[in-house]
This record gives sequence, structure tokens and C-alpha cells, in this order.
Amino acid sequence: MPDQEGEELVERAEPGPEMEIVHLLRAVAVDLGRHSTRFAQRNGMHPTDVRALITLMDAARAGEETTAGHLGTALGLNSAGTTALVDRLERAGHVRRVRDARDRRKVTIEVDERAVALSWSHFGPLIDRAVDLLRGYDERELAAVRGFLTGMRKAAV
Amino acid sequence: MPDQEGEELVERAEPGPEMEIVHLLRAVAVDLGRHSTRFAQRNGMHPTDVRALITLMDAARAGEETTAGHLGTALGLNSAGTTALVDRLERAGHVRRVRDARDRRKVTIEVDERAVALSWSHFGPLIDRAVDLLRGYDERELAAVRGFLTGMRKAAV
DNA sequence: TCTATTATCTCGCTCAGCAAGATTCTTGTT
DNA sequence: AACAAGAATCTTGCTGAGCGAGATAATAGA
Repeated sequence: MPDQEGEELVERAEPGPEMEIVHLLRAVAVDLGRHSTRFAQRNGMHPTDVRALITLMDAARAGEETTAGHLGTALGLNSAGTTALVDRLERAGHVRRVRDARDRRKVTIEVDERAVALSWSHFGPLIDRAVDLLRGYDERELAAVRGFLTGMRKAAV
Repeated sequence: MPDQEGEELVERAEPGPEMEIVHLLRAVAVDLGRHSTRFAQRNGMHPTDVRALITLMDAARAGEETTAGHLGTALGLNSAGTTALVDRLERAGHVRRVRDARDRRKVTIEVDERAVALSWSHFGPLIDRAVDLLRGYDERELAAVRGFLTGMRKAAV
């Protein structure tokens, strides 16, 4: 057995234009993560806190209320961790706890307007840049990007 | 002032084919993160441990040695955290500490072959799927994907 | 009303990561 | 050669995010 198997494993998929893009996608994921982390650190928050704000804003954009339990489930936290998370965010003034009037066991979490504005000031330019880039694309190019990303989502499940 | 400013902020960028793709990219980043997290949890590791393994394997693929200090810097850990990280990985048998022969202060970290194989068994299918997807694209479509991802990397700095 | 269930919170704990400093080795100076 | 300065890693003691178990409060069904 003259072959070295160790190297073989690492280089299994031969490099090519496809592998370059695979690495590029991974790099983008890492960079976006860093971009979020920077936002967190600048505002004295933790990565989980940012994920929470984004989750809350997404729900708000879709016109849905988010309860504490909902939020915890979305972030993969148990109830104790969720309480601590909401405590942190509330203490920092980023969210408000509001008792649900219909079911008084529930606590819906509302994002403070200033936290929304703060988020936009950080993520807005990134989004604007993305939209700019994509405006230069024709329908087939857009379909290619959409298809690749959609395919990767399905594969990553 | 009859307008409600709160809604305006959230909906600032008008929805369209571009925004759909922006959200898609973000979703992919989240899903890839979850995919890593699942790998971590299945093998009793923490997210940082997985990031460390990937960093180490990337360096190995590029033919570079990685010292403890290098690794810590790449992950944004201080020296104490780095020592703890390498302790965990070594205890789990995923890496080996090897004293550098030239500069005996340095400790280079080597990834165990079984950890490499384990990583491939989890991330390989995802990579294969990506390559499959991209093989169906012509040069202009590949350029579109590459251009979008590259642009987003630059914007996320 | 009484019980089962649901939603959140409290308490005590574990462990990743930090700050400060100790240890070990290298390099430049005298 | 010996010593000082600096570099790379490790040790110690601590903070705080998140977990498990169980308490509390509110709803829904019999």
C-alpha cells in the first residue's frame, strides 16, 4: 500500500471552479457571522442576543407576535436560558416584556424602536450593497444565484 | 406628521427579487451554522471546537503548520481559552500537541486522522451536493454566483 | 370546582472564555 | 558565557451563558 491515505481524504473532492465556489460560500457564511459578532461586541451584546433581535424583527416584519417560549425555541434555548436572555435584552433596553392580554401566562417580546434603528444602521449598508449587486444581474443570473442558495439550504438540513 | 415611522424602518428596502435573495443568503448562513452545530453536538463538541477543526484542516490543506497561538488568534480566543480548547480537543482524541523541534516554545497542533474522516463524513455530502449543483451551470451562471458571493464577502468586512 | 396542561420564572450548577501572571524557551547584548 | 528582554504557552481564579429540576401562575377540560 504505497499510497498515503491521509492526504487523500483531505483532497477527496478535486479542486476546480466548483470547489472554489464551495469555499467561497463557506467564507461568506463565516464573514457574515463575524459581521454579526462585531455588531454584538460594539453594543455590549452576545451573539445569542443578536440572533434574538433578528428573530424578533423577522417575526415583526411578518406581522407575528413572538412570545418568550417562541423565541427560546427558535434559538434552541431552554426556558431558563430564555428567561436569562430576555432579562439581558430588557435590561439593555432593547426589548420590552408585555403580558398577553388574552392568555396571561404568555409574555410577548417587543423590540424597542431604538434597537430596530441600531440594527438597521449596522445591517442596512450590507443589505443595500447586496441589492446593488443583484440589480446588475439579468433573470438567468438571478435564477442561478437563487437556485444555488436554495439547493444549499436543502442540503444543509 | 401622519406617518408611522416604526414600520417604515423595518420595511425600508422594498421587497423584490433582490430582497428575496438577500434573505435567502442569510438563511443559508444560518442553516450552515446549524449544520455545524449538529455535527458538534453529535460528537460531544462545542461550536468553537468545530471551528477549530475546520481551521486546522484548512491550514493542513494549504500545507501550513498551525501553532496553538495561531489557532487562538484565528478563533479570537486569548491564550487561556486557547489552552483550554486544545485540552478539550486533545482529551477527545481529535488533535495531538507536538512540540516544535526548531522553536521549543511553540506547540503545533495536528489533527488526528479519525477526526478528519469524521469531519468528511459529515461535511462531505454537503460539499458533494454543492459541486453537483454547480456542475449544471454554464460559465456565465458560475460567474454570477461567484460575483455575488465575492461581493458579499467584501461588503461584510 | 378540581385536575391536567401550558408558559414562564427561580435556583443551583457546569463549563467556555477572560485577565493576570507564572513558566519555558529563544535571541540579542555585553 | 551569562544575562536581560521578549515570545509562546500554560496555570489560577473568576465571570457569566446556558442547562436541569422544580416552583409559580394562568388556562382548559371534566
